[in-house]
Amino acid sequence: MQPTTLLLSPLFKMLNDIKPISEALETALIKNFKQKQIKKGAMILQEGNVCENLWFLADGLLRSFHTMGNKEITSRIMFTNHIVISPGSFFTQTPATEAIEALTACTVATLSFKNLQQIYEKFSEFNYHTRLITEQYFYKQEQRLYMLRKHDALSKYKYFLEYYSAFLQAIPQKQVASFLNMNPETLSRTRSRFCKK
Amino acid sequence: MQPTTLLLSPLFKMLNDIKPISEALETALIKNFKQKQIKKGAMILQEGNVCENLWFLADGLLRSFHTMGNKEITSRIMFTNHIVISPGSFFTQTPATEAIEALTACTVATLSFKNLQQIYEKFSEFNYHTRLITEQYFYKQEQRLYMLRKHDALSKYKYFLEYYSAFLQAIPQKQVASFLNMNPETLSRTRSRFCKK
DNA sequence: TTTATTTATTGACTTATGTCAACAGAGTTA
DNA sequence: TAACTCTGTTGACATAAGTCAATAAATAAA
Repeated sequence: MQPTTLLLSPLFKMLNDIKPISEALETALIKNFKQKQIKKGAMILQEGNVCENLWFLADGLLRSFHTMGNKEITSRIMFTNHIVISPGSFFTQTPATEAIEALTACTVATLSFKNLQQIYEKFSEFNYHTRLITEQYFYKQEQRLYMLRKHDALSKYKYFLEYYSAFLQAIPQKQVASFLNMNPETLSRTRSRFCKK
Repeated sequence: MQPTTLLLSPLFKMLNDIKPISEALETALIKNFKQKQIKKGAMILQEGNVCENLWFLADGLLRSFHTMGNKEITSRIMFTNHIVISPGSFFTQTPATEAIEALTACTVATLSFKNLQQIYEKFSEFNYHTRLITEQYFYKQEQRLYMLRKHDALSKYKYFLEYYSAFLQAIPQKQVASFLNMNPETLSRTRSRFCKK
């Protein structure tokens, strides 16, 4: 196996689990995905730029955020084996309202919007896979939306512990706080109260 | 034109705008969609039931909500010419964590999950259309998520006025309040403060 | 290593929103 | 019409979270 193939094998597993893909499609994907190393702290997408690439995150942690006044609000935290885009910007090829930053050093495979469209044209059956994947991301996001509703600081922190605890150390607390829609001070107090119990 | 055809014409316009659909597919859709009248206040989906249908809302207003303790939280408000499902439940055919209720009398065309799958099998090109539609709903939901973050009562109310003002009279304020993640009392006060300015 | 910056913790205080309760209108039913 | 129910408004008060500021701890830079 070539390096990129190895990198993409979890992606192919995901695709084949949906419905086995042809060798030709696999080859086309391998050919069009480009491997990249991202340094910790680097921005793979800037607010205002068009999200021209889709990233398959083979290893590492990313976060998306947007600025609100002078504060940064973390909107998503994305981890290994996830497909990463800025949805509004990628789908419509218009400027993004959010930025994407590497929380750790990352290994990614990128696929440009343009090349993806070419793959769709050649392999129309690929629409089936991506429809199902988009559906998945759609309803998972819906669940995350519930978390933000009507929960006090403690419940939100518990939610975070449940789903993101593995990454707790890699993510600065101020970013966790903005992800949970609270101030860093509030998160700090919530944590200390939580531990004393 | 038959009644159902007329009802579905905005849907066909949406589909044809994405990419013209074949007559055979159009016929299959017309055949499988069933027209229905929904009375105001009726529940088209109950919490705990599987969302077995997709609804094309030809006329009227729907809301989805889930119960939290003894309160109802409105999660979405859906209006004419929208495709309505409970995403997590419909896509995975598992019990819904939310209910869907008619805010006004509605005219809908329903398509069952089972029949939709048959259409996908016969017309694989339909995956292209629904992929794009799912993408659209995905990033629109993302935008709504921003609204819930870091906004005070007034900004949220202004957001509502901007996007939903046409339906303001049709939606009870207590449901607007829960949609904006605030108490009815807070919304009432916000409105009166807003008007005095 | 030392110095400088950023991040996290803790305290004192403010404020927006939630809670509880009383009342007023609108709509429904008898 | 009157009685009832539900929704919305307003007031008094409680409380969770935000704000500002002072340290402390952790990172990064020199």
